[in-house]
Amino acid sequence: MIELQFPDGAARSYEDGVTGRAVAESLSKSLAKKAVLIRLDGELRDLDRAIEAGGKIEILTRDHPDALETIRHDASHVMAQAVQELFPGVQVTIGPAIEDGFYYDFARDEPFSLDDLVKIEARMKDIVDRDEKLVREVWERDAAIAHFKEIGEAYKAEIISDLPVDETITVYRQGSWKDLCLGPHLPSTRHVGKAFKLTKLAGAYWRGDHRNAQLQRIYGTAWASEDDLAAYLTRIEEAEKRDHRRIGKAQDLFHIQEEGRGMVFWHPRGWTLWRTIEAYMRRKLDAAGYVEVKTPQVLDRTFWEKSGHWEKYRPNMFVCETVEDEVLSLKPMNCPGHVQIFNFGQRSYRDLPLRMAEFGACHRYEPSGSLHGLMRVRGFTQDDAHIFCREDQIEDETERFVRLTRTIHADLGMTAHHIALATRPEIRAGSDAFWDKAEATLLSASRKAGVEPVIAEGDGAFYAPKLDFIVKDAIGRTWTCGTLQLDYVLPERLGAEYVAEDGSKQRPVMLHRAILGSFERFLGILIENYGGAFPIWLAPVQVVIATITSDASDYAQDVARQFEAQGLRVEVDLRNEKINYKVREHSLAKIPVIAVIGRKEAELGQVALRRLGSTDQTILPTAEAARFLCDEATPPDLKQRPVD
RNA sequence: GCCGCCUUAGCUCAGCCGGUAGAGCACCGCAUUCGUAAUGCGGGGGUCGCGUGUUCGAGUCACGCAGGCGGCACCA
Repeated sequence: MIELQFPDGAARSYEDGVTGRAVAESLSKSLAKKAVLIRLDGELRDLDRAIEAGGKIEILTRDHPDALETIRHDASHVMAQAVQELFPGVQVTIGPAIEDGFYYDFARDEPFSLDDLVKIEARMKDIVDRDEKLVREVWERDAAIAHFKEIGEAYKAEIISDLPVDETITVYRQGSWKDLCLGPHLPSTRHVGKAFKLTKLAGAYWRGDHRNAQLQRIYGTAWASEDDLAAYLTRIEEAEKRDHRRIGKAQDLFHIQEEGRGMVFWHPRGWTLWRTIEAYMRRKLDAAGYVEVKTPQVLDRTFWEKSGHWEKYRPNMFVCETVEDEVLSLKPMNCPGHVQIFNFGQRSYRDLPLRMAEFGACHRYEPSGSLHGLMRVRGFTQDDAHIFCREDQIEDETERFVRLTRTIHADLGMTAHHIALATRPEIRAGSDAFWDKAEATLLSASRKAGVEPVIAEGDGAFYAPKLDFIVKDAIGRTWTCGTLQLDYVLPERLGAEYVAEDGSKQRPVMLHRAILGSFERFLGILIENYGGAFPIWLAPVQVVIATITSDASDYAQDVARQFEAQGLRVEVDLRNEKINYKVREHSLAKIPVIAVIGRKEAELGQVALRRLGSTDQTILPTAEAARFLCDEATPPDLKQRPVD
C-alpha cells in the first residue's frame, strides 16, 4: 500500500501501482472525468501511469494553467502525426511546447507550403476527433534504436543513441503512430481540443547548429479554449500595431533604404526624440560624475591589431582602404579609443575612478539575416562609458551604476524586470579564485543597491562576469537594456597604467557599461513601449495648435510664439479644414495636446486644450496654458521635487 | 549567412484561366469659414523591385538577382 497526500492536507491509502485516474475516481466521478494529468511530488505525470510510491498528489484538470503546456506539447505530436499521414517519408525530429504554442522540426526534401499548413491543420482536427489514446511504453534502448532506424527515423535514432545509458526510453503511442518522448501527455488526442492554429513556417538547423542539416519547422499556437486562442490572436495584432517600423513610417521618424542596410536615416521628428533622450542622458551622466569624450570613427589597422579586434572581430568590421594603400577600420567599439585617452600623459591614483563616457557611433557588419528595423542595425550609437578604477573600487562603482541605471529606466517609462548576474562560462580565462571574487563583488554591489540579481549560470563573457539589466515594456515583453562588464584584459593589452600612492605603476580595471545599449535599439523599444503615444516630454511634437476658422490664424501664430518661448515643440495647423478633421488627424498622429482656437478664444486670449485619449477640453488663458504645458513637458530629471 | 514567403501610385491594398493598370487615403486646384475623431467637387500621379526567357502579346508564366518580412544561426 502507498499513501498519497492531497493538496487540502488529507491523506489516503491506495494499492501499489494505482493510476492517477483511479485516484481521481476514488474522490469524485466528475473530477475523474475532467482529470488529464497528475502532479506527484512536483512532477507532472500521465493520468494512467502507475504510481509506484506514495507522495504529494494533485489532480489536474484541462483548464489548470500547468496543463496548458501539455496541451501544446500534445498539439505538436498531433501535428507530427498529421504531417506523416499526409506526407509519407517525412522524418520527425523534435517538437516541444514553447511560449504561447509549439513547433515541430521535420526533415523533408520538398519545402512545405502555406497551403500544406491548411491541410495539416485539417488533418490535426481529424486526429483530435479520432480520440486516439496516448499510451506510454518503456522500451529497451537497443530495440528502440533499431526500431527507429528501421522505420527510417534517423534523427530519432540519433537522439536515443546520445541519451545517457541509464536513461529510461519512453515511447508514446497514439493510434498506430509512435514517437520517442519523455512525456507526460494527456490521456487522449480529444483533450488537445481544437483551439490551435498553425502560424508559420521556418527553417531551423538540426540541434541548433548551422553546420548541421536545415530542417523545416512548423510553428503553431494552442490554447485551452477558443476564447483564449482569440485573445491571443488579438494580442498579436495589437503587438503588430506597435511595431516600431510601422510607427516609424506613420509618424515620419526614420527610414532605412536598400543602399544602407542596417543604417538609419533619422527624420526631423525621430531626431528630436533622439536629441531629447541624448540631452537627458548627458545631464544624468554629468550629474553622476562622468566626463564626456569623442573618439575617432576610423583608425588604422595597426591600432585594431594592438587592441586584439583585428584577430578576433575582423569579420564584423567595416574595413576600408585608401589610395595610399592604408588599411583602416570603422570602429566597432569605443573601448580601445577610450584607453588611448586614459593613456595620454600620466594617470595618478587620484584620477580614479575615471568615468569616461561617449555617445559613440560604431559600425559592425552584422549578418544580413539578423537585421531588424532599429533593433539590430549595422551603424549605431552606444551610450557607452568605461570606468577606469582600482580593484577595490569596483564594488562601489557597480553599486552606483545599478542605482543610476534603475532611475534612468524608470524615467524613460520602462519597468525594471530583473538584473541577471552572468557567471563564469565553461570556456574562460582566469583562475577560479579570480571568478569567485569577481562574481562575489558584482553580487554584493547589486545587493547594496537593493537588488537581488538572478544568476545566469555560465552566461558571462570569456574574461569576466557581467550584469545585464532586463526591463519590461507596456505589453509585458522583456528586453535587455543596460549591461556592466568587468575587464582586466584590455588595460593589460593596451598598457593602461596609473601611479599608485606608493609611486608604483599599477594596472587599472575597466568597467564597460551602457544603460540604453544603443540609441537605435532603445528608441525602437521606446516606440513599441508607448505604441507611438509618447509622454509629452519625449513627444517630437508636443502641441498642435489647430484653428477652427481662418479668422483665428493670426492669434494662433501668436499662441505658437508664446508656447515656443516656453520651450515647447509646437506645430500650427491653419489649414482650411473642419475642426473634426484636424482633431482626428492629430489624435491619430498621437500628438499629446491639441490646442483648439476659434473665434471665441481669439477674442478672449484663451486656448482650449484637448489631451490625447480624452474628449474633455480645458479652457485657459494663453499665458497660463503655456506655463502649465511647459511644466508638464519638463523632463523628469529637471522637475522640481516637492519638498516633504 | 541558411530556409520559406513577399515586392503593383507617397501610404494601405485590389488586379480571375496571360489581352499593355485600379480603389481608398495622401498630394494639387476650386468652393466652403463650418466649435472637438474624415465637407463637397475636380485634377495630377505607376519602366507593376531589377534582369533574362517563354509567347503574337507578360503585372500575371519560368529562371536568376536584389531588397523586405518570418524563423534559424549570429549577437564583446
